[in-house]
Amino acid sequence: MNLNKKIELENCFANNALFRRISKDEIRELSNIKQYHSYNKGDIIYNEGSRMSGVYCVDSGIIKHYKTGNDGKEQIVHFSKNGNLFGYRSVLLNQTACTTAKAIEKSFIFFIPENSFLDLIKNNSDFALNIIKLSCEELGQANQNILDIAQKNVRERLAEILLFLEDNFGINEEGYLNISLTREELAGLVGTATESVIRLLSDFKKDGLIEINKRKIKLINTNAIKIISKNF
Amino acid sequence: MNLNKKIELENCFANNALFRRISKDEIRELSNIKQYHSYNKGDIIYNEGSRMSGVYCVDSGIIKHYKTGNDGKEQIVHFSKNGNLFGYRSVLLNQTACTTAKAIEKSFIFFIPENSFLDLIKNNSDFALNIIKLSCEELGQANQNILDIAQKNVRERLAEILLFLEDNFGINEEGYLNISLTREELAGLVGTATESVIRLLSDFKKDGLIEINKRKIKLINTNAIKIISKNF
DNA sequence: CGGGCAGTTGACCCCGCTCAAGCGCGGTGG
DNA sequence: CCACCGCGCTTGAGCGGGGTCAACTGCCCG
Repeated sequence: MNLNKKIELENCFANNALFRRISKDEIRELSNIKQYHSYNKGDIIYNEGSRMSGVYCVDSGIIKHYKTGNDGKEQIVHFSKNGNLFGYRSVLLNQTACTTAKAIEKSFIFFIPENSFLDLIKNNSDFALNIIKLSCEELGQANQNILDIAQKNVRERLAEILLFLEDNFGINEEGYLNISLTREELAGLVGTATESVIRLLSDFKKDGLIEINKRKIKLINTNAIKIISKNF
Repeated sequence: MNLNKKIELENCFANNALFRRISKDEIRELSNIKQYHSYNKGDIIYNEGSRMSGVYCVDSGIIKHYKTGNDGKEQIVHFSKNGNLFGYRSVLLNQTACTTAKAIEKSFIFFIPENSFLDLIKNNSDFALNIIKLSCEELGQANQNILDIAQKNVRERLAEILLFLEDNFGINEEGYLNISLTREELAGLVGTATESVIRLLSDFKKDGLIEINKRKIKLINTNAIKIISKNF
């Protein structure tokens, strides 16, 4: 734990809406006890069902949160990127993790021990309110997700997911999505079979809606995709 | 607003885990400003997309929370029963309601204005923590729901829903579920077509798993239903 | 008695899942 | 350096779960 890392944490927190109202003292307190870890692509931060001893805050990278069905198929329910907090649900409810968290690219993550996190919530009502808002936002997204999976067909859902990915992770200078998922992961996000994702992506490409370069996807005709997604 | 109602509110709060740690003063404050409303079966408390001016706490009755798909089909994402708080998501995020709330039976509900609710959160860290836990619980359920709808077939999901209803609402002296849903509502909960629910209920009945009397359902062979639901 | 709504049943058929085979490519070891 | 292996990706064929449509019944209520 060197000074450099401590500064990074303070930066992360200072730039993070979640931590905006916490005092310098509180940040210093957090800085003294937090840990900084790096994870490689594919590394698991924690498994569904494991007991948690603290919460995590992403400094850089992308984390996928998924549940595993009875047949072993992954259902991705959420992503975390820089500035995002995760793992708080299990800590607050004192339950085991209800999802597995896995890095889908090289990621750097802060770990905040349970007690420090809970103290911060108890002593700082602004922070508590931010955590409430955070979980409420995730709840709203989850409810929307339920509606989509229950009522939209796979084509519509895939279109929606592509728009979501562009919205949430942005595009690089060449126009490609700033997130790289395997076809299987896309399927696990859409809630369908890998082959269906492949066929539909191929359709979208044929219709000039997207460009595909290996795992990199570029949205060409966003309007048409929006219409397909049926989100108004 | 008579004294009777005030006492009811205090009882409701006193018996409610959510409000357990709030002081007598705070309860009195709430009692002075709260409103008490009754809703008949089918009455809408608020519509998806409407702006909220406070939160609701169920005294008695059952509220269904659903989103409406593009084709008008309802997807039920949650129920509220006595002691449950709802509407807090929109108030906290200052967003319009993301679901419609409708009474499925005669219900009595307290209304707590936005400001009182927010003040309580800011001034009482125990209450804030309870709200956090509440939304975290709903989030966990929503994630499980996503997995189920994405990966289980209709038969498995219907079995799971029946068990959930028994668990959550209990049974009356005759063994029937303490919640009465139309086939269409059941379909909107399972995420399928009404006809599919009807056929599967009929199958379950034929196999001696359940008894049906109009809208009343009795679970006979809970173990077999649990096996069908594939929840271990 | 008639209208309307919830429930039921049958017929049809299509979306999308599954299985199988083949391809491309990067890594590894001989 | 090449051969091989394995994994991710792709494509085709087949079929079955379940959605849709239509018709009918029963029941409530005006």
